[in-house]
Amino acid sequence: MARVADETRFEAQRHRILKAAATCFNQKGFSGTSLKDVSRHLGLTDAALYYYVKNKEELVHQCYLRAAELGREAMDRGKEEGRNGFEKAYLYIAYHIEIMVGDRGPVAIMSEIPSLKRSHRNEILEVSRRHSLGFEEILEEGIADGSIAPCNVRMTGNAVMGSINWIPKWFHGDSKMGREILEKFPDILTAGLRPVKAEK
Amino acid sequence: MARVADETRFEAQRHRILKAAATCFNQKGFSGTSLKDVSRHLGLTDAALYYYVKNKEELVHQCYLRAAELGREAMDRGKEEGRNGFEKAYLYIAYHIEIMVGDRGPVAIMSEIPSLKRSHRNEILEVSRRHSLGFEEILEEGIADGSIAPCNVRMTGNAVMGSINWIPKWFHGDSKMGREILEKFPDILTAGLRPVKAEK
DNA sequence: CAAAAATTTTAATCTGCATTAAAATAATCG
DNA sequence: CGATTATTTTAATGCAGATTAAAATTTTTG
Repeated sequence: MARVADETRFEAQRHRILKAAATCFNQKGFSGTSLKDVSRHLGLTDAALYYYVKNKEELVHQCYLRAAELGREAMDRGKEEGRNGFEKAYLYIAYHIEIMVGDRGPVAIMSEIPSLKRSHRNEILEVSRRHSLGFEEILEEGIADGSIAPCNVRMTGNAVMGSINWIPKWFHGDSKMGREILEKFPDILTAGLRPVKAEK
Repeated sequence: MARVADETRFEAQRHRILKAAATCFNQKGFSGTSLKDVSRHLGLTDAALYYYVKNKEELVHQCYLRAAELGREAMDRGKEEGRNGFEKAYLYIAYHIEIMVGDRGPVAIMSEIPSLKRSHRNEILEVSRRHSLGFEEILEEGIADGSIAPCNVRMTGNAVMGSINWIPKWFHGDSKMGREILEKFPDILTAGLRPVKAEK
């Protein structure tokens, strides 16, 4: 019968599948990716995937859930470790990007949420919204504590998130480039947040 | 036979089709959108679209070409009117966003380039690359003339472009929101470019 | 090693959707 | 108005890809 060891094996394979799917989805889109595309990445047959997920829709749903989870993890760490709003924003961004360009990636871009069935769609929209609000809270905290210049937190959040979300569109696993992104992006994305120094 | 008036009518309808297609593609992706989805937006039948484009692939190709053209137009205007690197960057961003959220939108997100046939794909990749390079040139000019703080232009360009490219993912035509984006984004995206004022 | 469980494949089925040709309708022109 | 041209629809056709069931293979276990 299924033992812990087997569970691990099953879960490990399932995990590999999700990452392969994320790779394909990020490149050709959910609908543009066939299950054959995904399975080929793993040396499997398309039908084999059905041993791990109920159907293709569940595959995206799982990818999106994982993306949301990793984003939340990064934000939680940023909020814990940062000592003011600016630091929290900076650390969240750094952690999120570290995850995306590192061994835990690729992370799926949530670009086809409308293709999800209603219940899954609502779930993803909800976590997505929460994530955005979480970042806006960080910005507000920073504005309150003076570490961030007053700004429209909704729009600023959208701008920063857009940059981050778009990364998988042009980053395809080159580890050297990954290091460069991780090194530059946190500074670039937060440079505009700093309070303006006294004139002159 | 076809007269100027007819040409105009044909072109106008073709234009409407491209915009409807961009709307659908931005929402559900190229592959996730059926020609029925597009035609329904116009009160037409799917088959009618074939009077205007050869096939579905050409439809995306045209959408992407139009997106590239509008981006280039914005950049040209920014380069012409700006009096230094910073101003050129600012104006390009403002013009591009004005186009995207205004009456000339929606502009297609180029998120499924791999789905294009080889020749079209190469063409789009080429104009895309040129656009990125164009923005990097602006940044370099700004660094040289002192209006922009020294930075990694490649990464900074990717960051700014990502924000812009992502807009159609969350902006769906609400004109009030459109005005807000246009009002805030140029400042947000360029705030980090300004040279650091002298300390203290 | 043999049996049982887990994993993958083979081989069908089914469906949505792109595409096309021919027919129908609408617009324009003399 | 009648004829010509432009536009759209109706009605197939064909295929790619999702899904499934049964068979084959691999792995685990006692």
